[in-house]
Amino acid sequence: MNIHQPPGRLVTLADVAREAGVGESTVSRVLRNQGSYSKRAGERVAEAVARLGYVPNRVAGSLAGNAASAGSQLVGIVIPSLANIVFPDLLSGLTTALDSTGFQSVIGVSDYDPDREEALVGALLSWRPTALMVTGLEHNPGTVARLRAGGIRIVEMMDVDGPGLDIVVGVSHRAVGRASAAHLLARGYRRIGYVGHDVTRDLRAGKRLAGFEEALGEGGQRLRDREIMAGPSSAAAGRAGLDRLMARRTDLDAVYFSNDDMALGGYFGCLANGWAVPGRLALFGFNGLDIAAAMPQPLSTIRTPRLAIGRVAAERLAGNGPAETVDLGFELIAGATV
Amino acid sequence: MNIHQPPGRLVTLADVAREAGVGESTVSRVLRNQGSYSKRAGERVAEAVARLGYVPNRVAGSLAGNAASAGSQLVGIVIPSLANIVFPDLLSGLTTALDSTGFQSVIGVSDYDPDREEALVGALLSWRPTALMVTGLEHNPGTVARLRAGGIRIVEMMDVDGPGLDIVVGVSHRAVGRASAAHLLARGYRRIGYVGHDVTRDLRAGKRLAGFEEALGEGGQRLRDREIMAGPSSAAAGRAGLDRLMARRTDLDAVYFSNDDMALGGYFGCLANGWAVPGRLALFGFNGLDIAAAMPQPLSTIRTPRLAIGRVAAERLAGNGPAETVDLGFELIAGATV
DNA sequence: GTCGTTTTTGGCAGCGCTGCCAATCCGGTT
DNA sequence: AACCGGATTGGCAGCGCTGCCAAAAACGAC
Repeated sequence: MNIHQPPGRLVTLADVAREAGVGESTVSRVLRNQGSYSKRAGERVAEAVARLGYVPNRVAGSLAGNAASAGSQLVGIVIPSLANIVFPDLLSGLTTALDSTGFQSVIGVSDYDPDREEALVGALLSWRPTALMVTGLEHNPGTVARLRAGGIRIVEMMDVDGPGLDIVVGVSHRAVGRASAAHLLARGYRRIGYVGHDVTRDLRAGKRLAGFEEALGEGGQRLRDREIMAGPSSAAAGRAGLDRLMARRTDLDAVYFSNDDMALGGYFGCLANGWAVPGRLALFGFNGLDIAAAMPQPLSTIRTPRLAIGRVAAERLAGNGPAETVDLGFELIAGATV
Repeated sequence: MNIHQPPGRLVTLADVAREAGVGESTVSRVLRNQGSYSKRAGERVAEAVARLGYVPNRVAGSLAGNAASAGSQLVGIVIPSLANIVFPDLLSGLTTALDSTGFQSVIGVSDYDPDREEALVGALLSWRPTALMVTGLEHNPGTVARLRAGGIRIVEMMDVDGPGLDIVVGVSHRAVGRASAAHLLARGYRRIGYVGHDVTRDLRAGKRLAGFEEALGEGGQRLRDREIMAGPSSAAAGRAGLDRLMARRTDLDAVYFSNDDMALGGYFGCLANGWAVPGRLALFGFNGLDIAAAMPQPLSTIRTPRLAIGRVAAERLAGNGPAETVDLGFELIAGATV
């Protein structure tokens, strides 16, 4: 059953006007509930719309509407990945807030590739969105140029460690790293290792590690060893990474992971190897995933306000305020693995 | 540093034509690499574009382009949630495949609410997308009416258990449920319980359960007890649900979970309670999440081809083929929890 | 150099809608 | 009955681009 009817011409606003016996402008006013029109006109238009099954064409609408005033009611969003749950969470916060303002999201996934990000920014810009939201503060020169040339609101999300282009909403990953180290040191751990994923792609993980080492240093300690896994973060990578690290250094008493996925894998590894947590080895993650809280021993980690970042970002782009950086902070979850 | 320059008029194709000293049509042909133009014209246009930083306006483009032929190069996607990793996975497959064909995705999240789905379909339709992709086969009458009236390709994803509107790509959840039950029965489990989440919203989970009970019945068995948790699936809900179930029925030897998230929570519960898996209790899930494979004992579950569903769906909508239902099948992962 | 092709090119009419403006209508006044 | 101010209305010019078409240029064979 192919529903492909000869596409024919879809119902247009002019059809509605004819059917309702009013002018096009009146239909337009009624539909957007803007300007003044009589009750009678409103009813006739409503009937005609229902009878004809009219669906407004927003493409035409946003082309006609004063580009400066109305905008296209589209918001472009570029995120690096969908595999890491933090980005769907972020998207969730964004779309929820955006929906209520009548915006639609056009989404691109850059796969952590700056060149793809640049291409996506270009593609999204061609839809003349009201605003463009990107992840992180580090971009290709070309990306920055395009972003600036677009003449629209720009929101950089997730990270506040550095200068932004317009609006920045996120948390300080450096501070996260520092807090993580401080927590481990305070609990008496001294022989600390790190298991992470590809830091050249996930720059924020790199910033956390930098902050972590910085705070270790200030505490008179240093990272004893590190294992960096190629590819994106995953429980499997975390488990494998911990295995490798422990094979080299049996004396570690705590391991900092690049995020909760990795840490979860590490925890599984400990279970499999019979290493008591945190007796033999303490584990610390990042993100505050729901699943990490359901573990027999809740994971010690840092929770980031991902939904809030999305919400705040969505609020800001509607407004007309000045450029601004919003640090939404984070929460250390003591958990039971440290 | 507010980058809001007086929006001014953005560079248009006419500006490029003037700058390059050629006609608008020529610029259009060069940019779309369509029709014939001289090498010289191509170069001059390219230079002008670079000099002016021109970004094509796709809104105007898709309004002008013969609606029937070109379409808007937008694809509307409605998914029920972003919290369950299967949908980001699906989106991943979709956007990857879509990107390579030059389509952009406009995404709406229905939150498992049929009325919201209907509203989103309307909103997305107003962008005159080339195709609309929705989740599942059950929709409001209004949603179906709008979908049909759109005169575009429709893809219903994830589920093939029932009649579709146009193109259907997914797996049979009934068959998944049956296979799960068959597996448990074959391994000798007889006292089987179920822990699930809200089935009135997640209809596919309901279909799996129906198939599961059906196959149990055919095997001369029946579900001994079930615990349905309100709200969406999560590890926490799975753990809590298992606790409640086991408090009522201490004699169960296996539990079927509505999905891997729930099962993972159940596994954590078993660890916490010291119940040997699968000695004391066997666990079976659904989805085949990566994380479930990294557990000390890999979870016994059924892996669905989520990326492939996205890919195949994206391929189909480009084509002009007849209505079609594609069952992508699934893979039973024996794992170590059964 | 001429003529028939083929390639390349520019002009211009829309696509469906909104913003602007002038025309019309309405109710109450004088 | 003529008049007035505000509410309501319709016409129409674009928004930036593409499709169509006819004109111009380039090419090739004679």
